[in-house]
Amino acid sequence: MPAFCDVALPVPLDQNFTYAIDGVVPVVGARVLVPFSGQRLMGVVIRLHDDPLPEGVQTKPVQQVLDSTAILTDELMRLAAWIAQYYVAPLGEVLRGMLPLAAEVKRNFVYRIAEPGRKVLYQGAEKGSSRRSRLSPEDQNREYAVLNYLEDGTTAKASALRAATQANKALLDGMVKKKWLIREAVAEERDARRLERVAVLAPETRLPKLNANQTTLLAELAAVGGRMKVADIRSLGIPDSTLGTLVKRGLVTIEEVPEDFFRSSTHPVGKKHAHEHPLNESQLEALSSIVISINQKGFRPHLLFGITGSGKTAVYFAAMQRVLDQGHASLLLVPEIGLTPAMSGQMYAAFGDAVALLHSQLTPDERAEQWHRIRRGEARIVVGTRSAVFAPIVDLGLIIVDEEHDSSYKQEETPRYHGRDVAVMRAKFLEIPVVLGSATPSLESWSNAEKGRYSLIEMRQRVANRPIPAVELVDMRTEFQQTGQENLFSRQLLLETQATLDRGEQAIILLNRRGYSFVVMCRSCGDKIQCENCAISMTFHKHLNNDTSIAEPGERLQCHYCGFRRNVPKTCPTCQSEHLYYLGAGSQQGEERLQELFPNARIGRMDRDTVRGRMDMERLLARLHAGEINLLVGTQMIAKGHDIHGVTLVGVVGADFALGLPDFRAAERTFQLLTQVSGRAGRGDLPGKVLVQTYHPDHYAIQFAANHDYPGFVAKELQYRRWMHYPPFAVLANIIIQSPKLEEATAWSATLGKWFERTRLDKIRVLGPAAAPISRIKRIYRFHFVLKAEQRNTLSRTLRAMLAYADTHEIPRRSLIVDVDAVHLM
DNA sequence: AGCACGCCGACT
DNA sequence: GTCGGCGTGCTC
Repeated sequence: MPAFCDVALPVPLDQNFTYAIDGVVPVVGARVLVPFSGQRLMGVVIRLHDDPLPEGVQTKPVQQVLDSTAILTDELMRLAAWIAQYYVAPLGEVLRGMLPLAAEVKRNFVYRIAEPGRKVLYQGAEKGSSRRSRLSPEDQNREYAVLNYLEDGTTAKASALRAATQANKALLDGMVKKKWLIREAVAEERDARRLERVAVLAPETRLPKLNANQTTLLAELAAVGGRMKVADIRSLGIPDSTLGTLVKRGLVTIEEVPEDFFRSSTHPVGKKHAHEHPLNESQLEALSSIVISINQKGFRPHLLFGITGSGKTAVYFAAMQRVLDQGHASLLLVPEIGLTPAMSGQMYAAFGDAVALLHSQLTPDERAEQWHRIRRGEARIVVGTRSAVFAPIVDLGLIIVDEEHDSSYKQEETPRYHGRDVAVMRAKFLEIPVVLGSATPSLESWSNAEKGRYSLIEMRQRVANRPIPAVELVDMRTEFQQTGQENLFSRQLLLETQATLDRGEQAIILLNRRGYSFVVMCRSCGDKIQCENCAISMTFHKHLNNDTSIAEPGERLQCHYCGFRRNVPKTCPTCQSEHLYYLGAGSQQGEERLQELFPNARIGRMDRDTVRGRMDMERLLARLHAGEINLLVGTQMIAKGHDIHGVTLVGVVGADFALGLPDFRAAERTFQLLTQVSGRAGRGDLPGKVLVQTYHPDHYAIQFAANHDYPGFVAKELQYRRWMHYPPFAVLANIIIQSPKLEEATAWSATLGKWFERTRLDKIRVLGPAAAPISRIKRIYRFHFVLKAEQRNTLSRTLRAMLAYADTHEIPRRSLIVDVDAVHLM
């Protein structure tokens, strides 16, 4: 029996902790509860050993072993180790992100009466009233009620106490302060309740002499196939001791298995076919390339480059069906917004109960239920967003990443992994094929395909031979010259919208900013109204009676970073001038303008203010499908994968403003957005048209997007990236130094800056220190470095060395954010 | 990240 | 004199 186990804990420390084992020996990959700095934490066992302890280390014992088997398989443990290494993240934090069961361990506090409390209780009111209390008589009575309740020395949860005594949290805390009560943290293990004990009949045993109860029990067990829940045995009226005796004699063993979860309503299987059309030639070709890989086994990454409307989803379904037929499971990753009801509907229609959906809006219980279903091997088709890449799928045979370029695959908190890249790694470890699909592949993936690391599959044909929508550019500079005014919508867009509506067709207009106006500026001093907490202009949200937005009444200026809201001031906060004016139209203003221009149109708006949950999205899409809406305005949300057949016109307003941002991916993002939104047009029987209003009609991102020329765009963009040593020609990390104190943030940045200079890193380019593009968020000042390296391992080594240096120079680890392969450099 | 410990101002 | 603010340091 090993004496120690190393445990990875969810703390931002780059180390594991050794605990003594007294009692149950956990297995590697099991969760344990351990004492840690006055807390109880859940961690994952990563090693069992008898190594001598390093000097000065005193172990504490493991408090509870939560799993009898590894909750994380070797495969997932290996993946975790890779993520920790690659993204320079503590293993414990990686593991926490992989387990949905964090929610099952509820941190709870229990209260127990302490000696001073007992005194107060027994010596009556004198002592209580002699200490002049600020408490009301009611509260004092409640305090006594609490003491009474706990008098017998038991512990009680806050919820129980509150229910029994009407004491509130503050009152209880006050009592703890007075030392009347002791508050103890317990990691209450909900999963423990979920593990149920099952009695299993030992095979082939010669039956010794048995008493009546024992005989009955064994007969009952045999009758139900040799397995029965211990709880059920009790209900047979057989005493517990009988079971105990049989276990002692080796006739029965006890297993702990997860309790059966409540199963979600079942879904009809195969009622309707998943795809409406038989696969066309290019779909069949794509499918056959994937199927060849499936049959050959082994790690085979594919980049499926299929134009919008080419029917990639149908190919995914067919490939997953093939894998399922061979008895293996599939994983389909989709972007955050991609898991639409339509998509889930198709999934259930095609695969019925074999499907498990994992997305961010599941409740913890639902998530745990799905997770256990998957782990038991019941779910063979797993569909989910980013973190679903960690689903404990049994016998996984294929991974597909839909819209692989989508930035929602990047986690923007520790561990800052990229779901697509983890997916590729997982496929590599499992030696199975992986398919990355997109109409606008990321430059990283494209370049991997060019280098031959990924095999490229192309689909250049739309389903049902629908034409690619024609894209027309509207030069807003000449529009201004001709009309003499700055209009949100060009004359042409208005004309064509009218014509589209007149024909009874639908139009959508992309206006990629939320709110009404995104800048409120003072004419006198030129200042823009900024958030108090962030270095960001506040967005004006108009409050209308019939508005569907969630803006609070009266508080019309919003910060989109921290959520801070305030009223619109009458005068400029800086110079008191009354000449405030509103710049830059967002989707809310777009909606209002369109309503004025097209009073008869049935207008809908889709943005974060009108779509908060999946249900909102579902409702909006349903109205669109039903034709209740014939003109939809919205942010980039409208560009993502929706398949609305009546849309024949797509207008793009101000999508090119991103080109002016200091972001090396600006062109790529703009190209992707234009291409994706253009793809919404002409998905039905009628051809579509796209009108792009732009101030940069000659920009290559706009030009190539208008010509549907992805290869042309990448060629040009790759050239620029190569020149500038940006990904995919360099590996990149963004390092953010943050502190609520400006002096600290600057001092630490300078310290690190000097270190970078002094160490004269070979083959690493260091940009910075510089104020981060958003120099303050939620009152925290931010500076950053951008590191560019040719080699991955040079970069990791440097990052680790930097963290070690920061550690010895009193820069707290939490003040440093290391973002490997950063997607946003904000 | 939490949490305990410890050292200084406000209120009884 | 106590309470309670949060700076500091540590966690097997």
